[in-house]
Amino acid sequence: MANNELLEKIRHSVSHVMAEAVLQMFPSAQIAIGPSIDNGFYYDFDLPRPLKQEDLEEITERMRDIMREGKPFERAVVSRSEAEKLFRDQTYKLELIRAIPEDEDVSIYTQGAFTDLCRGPHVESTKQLNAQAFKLLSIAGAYWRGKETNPMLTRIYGTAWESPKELRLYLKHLEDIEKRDHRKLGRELDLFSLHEEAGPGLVYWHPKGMRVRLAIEDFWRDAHYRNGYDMVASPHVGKAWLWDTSGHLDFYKEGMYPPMVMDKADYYVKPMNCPFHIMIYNNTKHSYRELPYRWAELGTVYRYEKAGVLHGLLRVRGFTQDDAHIICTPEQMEDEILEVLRFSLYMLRSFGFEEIKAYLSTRPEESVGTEEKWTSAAESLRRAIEREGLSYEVDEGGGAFYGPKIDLKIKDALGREWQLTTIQFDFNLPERFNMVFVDKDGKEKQPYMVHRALLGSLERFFGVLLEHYAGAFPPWLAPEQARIIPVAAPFESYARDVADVLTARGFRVKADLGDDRMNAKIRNAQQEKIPYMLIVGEREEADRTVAVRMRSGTQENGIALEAFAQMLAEQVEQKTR
RNA sequence: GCCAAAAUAGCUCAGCGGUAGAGCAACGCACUCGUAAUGCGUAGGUCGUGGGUUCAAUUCCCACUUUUGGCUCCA
Repeated sequence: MANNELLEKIRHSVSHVMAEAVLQMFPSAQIAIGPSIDNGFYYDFDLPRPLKQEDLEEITERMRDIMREGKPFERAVVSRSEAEKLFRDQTYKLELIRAIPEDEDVSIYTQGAFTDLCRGPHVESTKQLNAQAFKLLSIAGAYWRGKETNPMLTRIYGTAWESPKELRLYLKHLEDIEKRDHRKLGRELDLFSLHEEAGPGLVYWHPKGMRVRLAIEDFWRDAHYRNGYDMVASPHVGKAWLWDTSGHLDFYKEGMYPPMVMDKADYYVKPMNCPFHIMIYNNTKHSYRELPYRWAELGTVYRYEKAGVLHGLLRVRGFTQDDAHIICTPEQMEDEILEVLRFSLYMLRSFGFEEIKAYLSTRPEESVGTEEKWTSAAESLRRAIEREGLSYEVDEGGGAFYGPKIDLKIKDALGREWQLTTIQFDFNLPERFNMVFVDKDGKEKQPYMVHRALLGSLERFFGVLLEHYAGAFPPWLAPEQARIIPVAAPFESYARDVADVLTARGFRVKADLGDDRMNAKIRNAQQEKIPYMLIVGEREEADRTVAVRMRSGTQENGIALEAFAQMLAEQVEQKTR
C-alpha cells in the first residue's frame, strides 16, 4: 500500500478529528497520542467508561460533522509554560511536554474547538478530509507508552484514505486477508486443529495437514543431507542440571513449562534444543580436523507463551523448530556463515518466497563474550549479507545477550512481512558447557557455535505458507495432488484404475466414487483446492486418457494417462506452482 | 498478564426470561447423469464451565476457561 506524505497528513489529521469527536462525547477524557500508522491511524484515550461498538458509529457521525464544517488546522509555537498551562488537565500531554528536548519547539495544532500538542504536519483544513474515506475499525486496549506497568488506555484504530474508492480497495484487502486466514483455511481444508480443552497453543496435525508437513520435512531433510548436515535427535525433557548449566533457569525460566518431579529430581520440558546438541558434542573429544559439525534436528520444543498472545499456528506453546547447530573453528566461521545464509535463501526460494530482507542485530549493552568475538562475528554476518546481495537493516544493540544475529523476513503474496529464518551466534553456551576442540598446536580451544532455524518452526511456517498460497498448495506440497472424477457410475472402474496407476507411481490421488453427481464432485474438489481433477468417461476409458481440469478452471482433454503422470512428476520435481 | 468483545449442532449463523431453529456437512433412499451444489427423508444440542437472581435462565448478574482484536508505529 502506498504511504506517501499526503496520506500521512490525512491520517494524522483524521486522528485529531477523532480526538475532537471523542472529547465532545466525553469532555472529561484524557487524551494520549494519536499518530498515523500503516494504512491508518489510532488515538489513545483514558475514558470514563469502556467503549462499545455503537460508540464508534456516534464518533464517526461526529467526525463527519466536524469535517463538513471545514475548520482550518492552525499551527502555533508556544513556550513550555504556555503549553503546560494549556494542557494543565491533560496528564499524558504534560508528560509528553516534559519529554520534548530543550532545543525543540513546542508546537500545537488547533482545528475548531480542539487543540492538540502536536509536531504535525497536518492538512490545511478539515475540508480536505473526505468524510466518506475513513472508517473506524476497532477498539483495543493499549498501555500508555506500551509499558505493562503503565495504565491501560482505550485505543481506537481507524483507516483513512484520499478517496472513498481507495477506502473500498483497502477494506477489500482486509477481506482478502480474512479469507486467507490460516485458521479458517486449516478448518475448511481439514489440515489441523487446536483444542482448548486439551491445552491452548498446542497443535494437532490432521492427515491432510501432515501430508503437507511431511512434504516439507522430506524436502528439508534431503536438502540438509545434500548441504553437508547430519541429523541428530534429542530427548524432550532434561534434568535441572542441564538447564542450570545452560543458564536457562537463570534467564529463561518464565518461558519454560514448570518442572516435573521424578526420583526427587526436577525435569523440564525443553524450550530449546541447543543444550542437547552440546551434550552430544561433549560426549567425546574433538580435533580441529573433525570440524565443522552441522547438526540438524526437527526438534519439538515447548515454551510458555502468555495466554493473550497465542494465535493459531503463528504463536503457539509447542512447536517443531527446524533447528541446527554449527560448531566450527574461528577460521571456518566466515565460510560457514556465508554458506548458511546461502542455504537459507535456497530453502526460502524453494517455497516460493522471492522477496527476502535481512535484519542484522548487533551487540546489546548487556552481553557475554569478548569485544573481538562480537566484532568478527557481526562483520562476517554483514559480509555474508552483502555477498548475497540482500537488502538489509541494522538493529544496533538488538542482538541477544549471547551473540549477534541475522533474521530473514519474507514477503508473502499479500505483501505482508514474516520473520522465518534466524541465524544466531552463541558465545554463551560454549563457555558454560566448556566446549572445546584440540587445535593444530595441540591446545584446547573454544569453538564458535551458531544456532540457526531456516523455516523457524514448522507450525508457524505452515501457517505462513497456507496464507501465502491461500490454501492452494503447489502440486509438490498439496495433500491431494489429483482427484479422479468419473462422469457417471459406469466409469468407476476406470477411475479406480487411474487412481491405482498414479498411486503406484507415488502420487497422492483419490478417486471420488461417491454417488454425488459429477458436478458436485468437481465443486468439492474445487473447494478443496486440489491442483488437478481428472475427469474420466467413455472417451477417456476407450483410449486410456484423462481430461485434465485445473483448479484455475482451464482444461485440457484427451491427455494420455502416462503423459499426465510424467507432467506431474516433473512439476513435483521442479516445485512448480 | 492487561483492556475490550465473543462462546448456541461438525461448519456458518439466527433466536432470547416460558426447557432451541436454518443452511451446509453427516447418514438413508431414489436418480445413470460430460465440467462449481439432483431430489426426498433421517439423525444431530445438558446453548463453554461453575455459581447466583427468578415460579422459571440458553437468555439477566458474578466468577472461571477459551477464542478474537489489541497492548511495536511516539506530541
